[in-house]
Amino acid sequence: MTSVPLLDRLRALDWRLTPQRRVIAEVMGGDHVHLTAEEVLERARQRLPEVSLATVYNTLNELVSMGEVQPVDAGGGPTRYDPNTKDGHHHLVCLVCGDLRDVHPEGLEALELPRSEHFGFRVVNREVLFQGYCSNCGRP
Amino acid sequence: MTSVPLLDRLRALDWRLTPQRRVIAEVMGGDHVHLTAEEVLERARQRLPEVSLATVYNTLNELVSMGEVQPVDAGGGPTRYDPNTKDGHHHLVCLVCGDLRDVHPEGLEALELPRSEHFGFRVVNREVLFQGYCSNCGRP
DNA sequence: GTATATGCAAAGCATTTGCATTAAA
DNA sequence: TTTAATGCAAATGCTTTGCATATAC
Repeated sequence: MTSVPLLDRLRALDWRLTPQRRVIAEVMGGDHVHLTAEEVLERARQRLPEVSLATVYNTLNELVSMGEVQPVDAGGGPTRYDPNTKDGHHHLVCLVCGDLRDVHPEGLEALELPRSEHFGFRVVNREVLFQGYCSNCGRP
Repeated sequence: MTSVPLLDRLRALDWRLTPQRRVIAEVMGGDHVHLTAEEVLERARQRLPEVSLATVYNTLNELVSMGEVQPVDAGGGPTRYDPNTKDGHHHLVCLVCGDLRDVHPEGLEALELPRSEHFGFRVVNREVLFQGYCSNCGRP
């Protein structure tokens, strides 16, 4: 899926590559990653202790602007950041603990917004959010 | 769609009916309402000046717990509250100004999560979010 | 050398909470 | 009379910002 690694794509965008940015990008590499800013900080600091939360937010926001990372707000908690922007990726979230998974629902092609409901919008994206209870959080 | 008005349903739930709660419920009545807590406060105060923001939040949270109102977090801004929980209602949001519309997409029946992607979750809901640019916000 | 990223600490919002007061039932 | 809702103000959690310093290019 991810043909060119994130770091290589960033290098190609003549993006000033600092140690902090490198470790943040490394942490954000890979699939099925849905970290919060705090979690990114924690993991980045394991590799490079001198990283600040402000830099994590700055960097994540830039990656979002570049289209390399997608922010996912699913019910209340802090924003999670998803580096998997290439495939049509949707999400399954636990209503209790916020656990988040990438899913690839079937039948998306058939999902259309009737023209009468465009309200003059230019529609550019569809996101499907499945909600439920994960195996830890049981069945309230 | 809304066969029994919100206020009548609340009365039936032996919910202590204060003037504040009444005006908040009145403000939340009707379709295609997607107000933020601040907007609810503003409108409620037009009818009853002695309403506080804390009470608006308390009351909205209760309405959410009762299943009478649904919170909608669509990209960044403050939570919007949608009293239209009965029909399968989905949303179209403007990526720039946050303008939010109720929509009723076609082909939802065909939208399924493959069993291999349930991850042990009990899936209870699907929400579809269409994103785009409204006629005011043009085409960046 | 110059432009830009960093870290810190402070500020900004949205939301929740503790607690004394008030009011619904 | 009892139990619960209100309002205020302070606290919280997440995120952004201003500014002096450090550093990639």
